[in-house]
Amino acid sequence: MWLNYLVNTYSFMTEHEMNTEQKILDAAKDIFQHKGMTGARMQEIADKAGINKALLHYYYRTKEKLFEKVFELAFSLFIPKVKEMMTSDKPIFEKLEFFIENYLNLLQKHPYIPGFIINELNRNPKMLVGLIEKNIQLKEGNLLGVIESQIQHEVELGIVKPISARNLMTNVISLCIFPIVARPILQGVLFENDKKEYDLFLEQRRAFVKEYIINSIKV
Amino acid sequence: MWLNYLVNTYSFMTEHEMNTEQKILDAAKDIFQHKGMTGARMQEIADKAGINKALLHYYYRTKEKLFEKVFELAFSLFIPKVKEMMTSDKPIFEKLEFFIENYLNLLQKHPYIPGFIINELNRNPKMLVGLIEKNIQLKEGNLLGVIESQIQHEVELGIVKPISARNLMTNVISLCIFPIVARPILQGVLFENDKKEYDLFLEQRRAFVKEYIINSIKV
DNA sequence: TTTATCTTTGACTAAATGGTTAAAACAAAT
DNA sequence: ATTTGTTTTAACCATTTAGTCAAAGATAAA
Repeated sequence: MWLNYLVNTYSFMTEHEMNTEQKILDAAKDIFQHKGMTGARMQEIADKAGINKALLHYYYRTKEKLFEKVFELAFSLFIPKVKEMMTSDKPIFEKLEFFIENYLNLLQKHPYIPGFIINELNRNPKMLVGLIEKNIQLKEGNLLGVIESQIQHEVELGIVKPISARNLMTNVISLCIFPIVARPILQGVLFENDKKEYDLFLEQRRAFVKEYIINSIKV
Repeated sequence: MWLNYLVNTYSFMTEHEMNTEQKILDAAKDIFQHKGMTGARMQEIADKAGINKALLHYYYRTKEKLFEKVFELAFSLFIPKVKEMMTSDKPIFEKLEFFIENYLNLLQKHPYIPGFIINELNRNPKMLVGLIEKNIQLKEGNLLGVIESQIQHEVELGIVKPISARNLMTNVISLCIFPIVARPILQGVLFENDKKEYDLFLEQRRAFVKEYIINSIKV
């Protein structure tokens, strides 16, 4: 199909007429995110995409390159959102509520991505190097700086308790992501492995986490 | 060596006279925890243990069996501690401080284990089935029940704010483990990848987390 | 010293796996 | 219809990898 490059969405296409490149990416995403770089098999990805293994190498010459593409897509879906959501000009409480709400939505839609990112970065931390500046322009609108001075400002107004931006961000992200990433063990230990119960727990935690974070810095 | 089975510690031995089985376990632990089941190579483990690959199969017939052993050791080092530390008969505040203090120590000593456990459980959640009851006798001294009723009791005394035991445990564990598990990304985004700074951050967070958790439930 | 048992090794095998190639199928342009 | 360029496939290759085996070394007992 010589106009593949014009197609950047496929919601209106049926599975069958979806272009090959996209089918490959979808399949690769699925396999890589569940089995990791080392656990994934090119044959399995080809099968899932419904194509020949050779065709995989025709589009993405090596497993490495295909993996990098998938990783980058996952990364750019999750990491820039943090900055994007935290640098609006709402007051800090609203900002936090907005962030938690939206990040939990994102996590619900892509529950395997954070674990995938964490795991692969642990395997090969060098991948991070180019990726951060590519996805977060730290220069203008420095994330930490913005939050830091916003907190300081609202501390002076007597609205929030003092807290370092790094600790605050770490807490928020930990409380949002960890229950998803560590689902198997938490579900096992705290819920006798009852999937439904854990889903309900996560649902109820949405409001809980918001309140918990807000209360912890409300003066 | 016919008295291998008598040796269960080796702190007094030099690397050289350490028995083979232990050398294998140490090497396997290292490789598996850094590369995961699928990324690890039997040859690499053999090399690290300073033995022949065939000897690996002599002691642990398959990669699977060796992995299971390593996983079980890691699991039993981390999971039962939760119960052990939370079921003492201290008041809740002391209990939480004690837990956080000790769990952070454990994490500092074995920073790769939680990521290892989480990742492998994600790959194969079935592993959990036997492991939980083997490591935590849920029957007597039910962990959640104990905490739950302790909270309720202290709520009635007007000492703590009401909170579900599951949410409290999830918060504590998330705040302790996540900054270790997600170290590469947090260090990258929040600390411009400065390792020393991140170590310092973790060090300072020890007191911070304790205070944060306590304050969040102090009435 | 001999014998029996346990430990270790080098050499090997079968299967899996990432990657290649040459040719076929297809689509568009002339 | 022919040509030209692109997409897809079946068959193949080289390497890696878990696992085996027979024989050699070591160790304690007889």
